[in-house]
Amino acid sequence: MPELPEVETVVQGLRPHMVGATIDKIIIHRPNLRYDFPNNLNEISQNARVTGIYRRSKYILIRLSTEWTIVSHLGMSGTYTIHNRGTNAPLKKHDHCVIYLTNGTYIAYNDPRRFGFLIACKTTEEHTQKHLSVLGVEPFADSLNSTYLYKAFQGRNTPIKTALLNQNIVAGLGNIYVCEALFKARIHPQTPAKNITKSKVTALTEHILQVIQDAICAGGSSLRDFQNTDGKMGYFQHNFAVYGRENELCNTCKKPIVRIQQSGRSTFFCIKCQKKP
DNA sequence: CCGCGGGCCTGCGCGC
DNA sequence: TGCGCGCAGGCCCGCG
Repeated sequence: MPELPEVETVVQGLRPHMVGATIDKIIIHRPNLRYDFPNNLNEISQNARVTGIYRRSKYILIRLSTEWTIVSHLGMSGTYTIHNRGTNAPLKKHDHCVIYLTNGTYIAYNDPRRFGFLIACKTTEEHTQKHLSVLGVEPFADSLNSTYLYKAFQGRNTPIKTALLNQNIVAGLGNIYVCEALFKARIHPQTPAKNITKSKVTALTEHILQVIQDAICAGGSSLRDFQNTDGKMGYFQHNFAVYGRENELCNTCKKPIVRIQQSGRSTFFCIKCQKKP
């Protein structure tokens, strides 16, 4: 699933079903995903009330009345789906973990590739938690501004595409929205980060926010179907400007979109609209 | 500290 | 129809 907009959509879908509810039990169907499930998972969650569900970058934080937080990541293929006991089909292949609420609702975590995970930490220790402590600024935070980004790029020789995928700089961007934001800001993805001009950084800052906001709106529009979705929701219904459009024509200049590899990942861009500086 | 490449997994779509 | 290949939205780790 997961870049920030999709995780945000999942969080918004889980909230009305889970916040305020009490967990009956959590059943796991294998010892681990990317990491082992916590040993104390049931100890911290049994009869616990869900006090809130939050997103930080691409992580889902489920806070419990026991002062523990479940930290979950969807990896590449993780999905949460909501069901009602008795009315829904039995578990599906790759439903590795199921959260049963006392009100009869249960939430299944499904993840074919198992790059996702579900771990736990004390709520007071969220900001020292290994994954969360190193994250950069959220795209929605005031602190993501051109001054911050420009400074972060200084001294970095790495291509701007790679820098934007670095979660320690901006948290939550993934391959799709990085490609899209670079296109909108008309920046060549191979440009060394330190060479991006201040005015380009300003444009990039705006387009990052816009691309993320648009995607959340699109995801939100399919929220009403959340209970019945396979978790993919409207993800592939987005009309991307460049992502996944190799050899198709750029909407702006009608040149074919190009695909290259950067750090082992595909980058899509328009050689005419995104010129090297 | 920085930057790269490999590894973790399954499933899908494509060409032969 | 079946098979092998390349590809997929992420992240961690180890190396130079």
